[in-house]
Amino acid sequence: MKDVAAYAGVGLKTVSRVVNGEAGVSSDTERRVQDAITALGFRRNDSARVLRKGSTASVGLVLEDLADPFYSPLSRAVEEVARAHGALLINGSSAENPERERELALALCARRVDGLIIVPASDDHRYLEPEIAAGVATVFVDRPPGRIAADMVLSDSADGARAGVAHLIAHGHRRIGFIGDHPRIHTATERLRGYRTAMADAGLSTPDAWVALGGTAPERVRGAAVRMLAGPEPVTALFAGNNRVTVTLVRVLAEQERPVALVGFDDFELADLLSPPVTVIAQNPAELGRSAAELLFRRLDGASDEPRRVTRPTRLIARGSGEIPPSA
Amino acid sequence: MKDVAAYAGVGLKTVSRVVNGEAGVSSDTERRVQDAITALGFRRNDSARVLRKGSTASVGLVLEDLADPFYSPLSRAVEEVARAHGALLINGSSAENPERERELALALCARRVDGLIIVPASDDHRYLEPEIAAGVATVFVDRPPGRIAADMVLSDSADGARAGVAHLIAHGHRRIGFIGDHPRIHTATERLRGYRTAMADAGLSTPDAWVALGGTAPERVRGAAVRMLAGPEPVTALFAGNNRVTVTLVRVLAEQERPVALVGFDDFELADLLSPPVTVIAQNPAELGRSAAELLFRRLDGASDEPRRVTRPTRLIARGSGEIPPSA
DNA sequence: ATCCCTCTTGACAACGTTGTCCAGACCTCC
DNA sequence: GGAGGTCTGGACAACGTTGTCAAGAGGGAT
Repeated sequence: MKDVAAYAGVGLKTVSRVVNGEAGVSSDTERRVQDAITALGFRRNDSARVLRKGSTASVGLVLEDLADPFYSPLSRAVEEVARAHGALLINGSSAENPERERELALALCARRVDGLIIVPASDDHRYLEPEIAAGVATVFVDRPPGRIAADMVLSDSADGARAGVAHLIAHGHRRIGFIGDHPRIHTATERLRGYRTAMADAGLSTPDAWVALGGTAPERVRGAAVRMLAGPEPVTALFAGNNRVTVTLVRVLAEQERPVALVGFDDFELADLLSPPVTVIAQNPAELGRSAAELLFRRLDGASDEPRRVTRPTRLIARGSGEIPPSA
Repeated sequence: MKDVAAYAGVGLKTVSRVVNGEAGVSSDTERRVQDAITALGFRRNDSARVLRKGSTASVGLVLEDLADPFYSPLSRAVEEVARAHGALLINGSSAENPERERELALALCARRVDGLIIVPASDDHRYLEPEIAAGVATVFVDRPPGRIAADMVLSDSADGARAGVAHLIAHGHRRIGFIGDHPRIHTATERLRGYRTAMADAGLSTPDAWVALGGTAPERVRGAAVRMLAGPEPVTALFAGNNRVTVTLVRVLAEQERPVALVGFDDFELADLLSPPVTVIAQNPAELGRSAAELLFRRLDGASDEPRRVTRPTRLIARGSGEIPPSA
C-alpha cells in the first residue's frame, strides 16, 4: 500500500480510502490510485486489516466429519449464511475426538474468528469460557454444549426416536432392537431415551440384549444386529440411531431370510430407491445449519440476551421398511 | 501479551519466547510466565503473528459444492493433509459460478492463505497470475486450470468414459445415450469425448439425439432421458456423466417398463444396494484431494520445478446395471 | 475583505506479535 | 584476578492496515 501511495504520488491514507470505498476522495485522485493499484497488482492484506480492526469477518465451524453426508448440507447452509454476511467460513473435523475438537476450536479462536459453530464431540466446553468472555460468539448445533451456557440448535432426538419406535409398535412389533452411536454422544442417548419411552408407553420391556450403543463402525453395528436377530426371541424390527447405522443395517437386513422392519434416524439420499424403501425419522440438517448461523450472526450483531435453545421437530417419512409386519 | 509480561514481571520478548517454546528461558521464569498466561486467559493473536511472519499456516479450498457427496471426501482428505502440516483449512463453494469462484479465491488470497486448491468453475484463471507471482501456491483438482500453468490432479475422465461405454458395447448395446453436465465443465466434455471414442472404436455413430450436455438439474436430466428412451429408435443403454446425473437416471429408469442398461461416472454410496445395483466408473475423490494437498505442500516446502499434471486412473465396478442386455 | 464552512488530503499512532541486537549475570579457564 | 564465553532477558523496530486529527484549499455569506 505504501508502494501504491508512492506510485500514485498520494498519501497512505488516501490509498486506504480508495481501497475501502470511503468517501472524500476526488474522482481524479481516485483514478490515479486505481491505476497504481492495477499497475502494481496490489491486494489488501487482510491480516493487517484484522489486526487493526479487531474483527475478522470469518466464522469457524467445527463438526464431526466433513465427509459425513449428514453434515454436508449443514456446513453448506452455514457457508451460505456466512457469505450473506460477508464472512468466510473456516472449518474442520473433530473426528468425534474431544481433544481434537478442543484443539481445533482454540486454533480458530487464536485466528480470531468472530464466531464459532460447534458440533460437540466433547461433553465439557469449559475450555471455551475465556474465549466466550473475550467476545467470541459461540453456537452449538446438533448436540448441546457441556457445562457451559450457550446458544444451541437441536433436533428433537428423543421425540423423533419415540415416534419412530411407536410407528413400529403400531405396525405390530413387540420385540424391537435399538442400535445407536457411542453413549458419549448426546443424541445417541437421547434417541435411546425416546426408544425406551415408546416401549414403556406400550407396556413393553427393553432387555439389554435389544440395545446396543457403541459407535457406528460397520463391524460393530453388524455384530449387534446379527446377535439381536439370532436366538430364541429375535427382534422383529430394528431402530437405527443415525444414518451411518441405518446404511449398515440395510446391508445386514438384505442378507436376512425373513423380513425385518427398519426405521432409521436421519434421512439419506436414495433411501426411497432401496427395496424396501427405508422409513426414516428425518431431520433437516440444512435447516439446523441455517438456524445456528443465524443465531450466531444475531449475537455478532450485538444481541446479548440469555442463551437460546432452539429445538427443531423431526418428521417421520414412511416408505416401506418401517411398515413391514412382524414375522415369526 | 504486554499484560502477561507486566503480570509476570518480565519483558515482552520473554513471553513470546515461552509462548513459542523457544530456548533460552530459565525454567523458573518460564513457570512464572505460564502462570501469568493462565491467570489472564491469554491466547496468542494469530493475526498479528501472521502479519509479522508472513505465513498463515492455512490453505484455501474452493470447490463446487460443499454438499455434493463427491466433494466431501475430497475436502476431508485435504483437511487431513493440511492438519498433518499444521495448517488450517478455509473453504468455500463456488456453486459452479465462475464469478463466485473468483471472488472466493481472491478473498482467500487477501487472507494470505499459503496455498490454494481449486476445483475450477471458470475456464480462465489469469486473474490468479498476480497472486501466484506473489507466492501463493496453487493446485487445481478434478478439472484443469484455464489459461495458466499450474499443478493439477485429474481423473482420467475420457478414458473412464470410454471404458464404461465400451463395457456397454461389449454387452451388446448399439444405441447408447450420453447425459452429462454443462459443456462449460471440462470433465463433462472429456467424458463425452470418451463416449464418442468408444462408439467410434466400435464403428457406431452418435447422433445428436443421443447426447445431452447441460447441467445436472434433475428436470433437465429427466427430460433428456425420456426423450432418448422414446421414439422409433430408443437407446437401450445410458451413460451418466457424473453422480448427480446417475442418481436422477436411476429414478427415471425405475419408472420404465423395459430394462435399460446404465453405467454412471463416479461411485456413490448404496450403489450396490439398488436394484439393479449400479455399475460405475469409480474415481477416488479422497485420493484426488490427498494428491492435490500433497502437491500443494510440496510447493510450500519450496519445490519450484515445472507444474505437474497428475492423472489418476478410474476403475470400472460392474454391479449389474451395466450388464443388462439390450431389449427391443 | 473577513470569516466560516466544507471538502480533500496526509501525518501519525496504534493494533499484537516476532526478529535483531545488545546488556548484564554468571561461570570457566588461564 | 582477569579474560572470554554462555546463558538469560529486554528494548526496539517492523509487519500493513486504519482511526484520529489537523491542515490547506476553495467557496459562499456577511
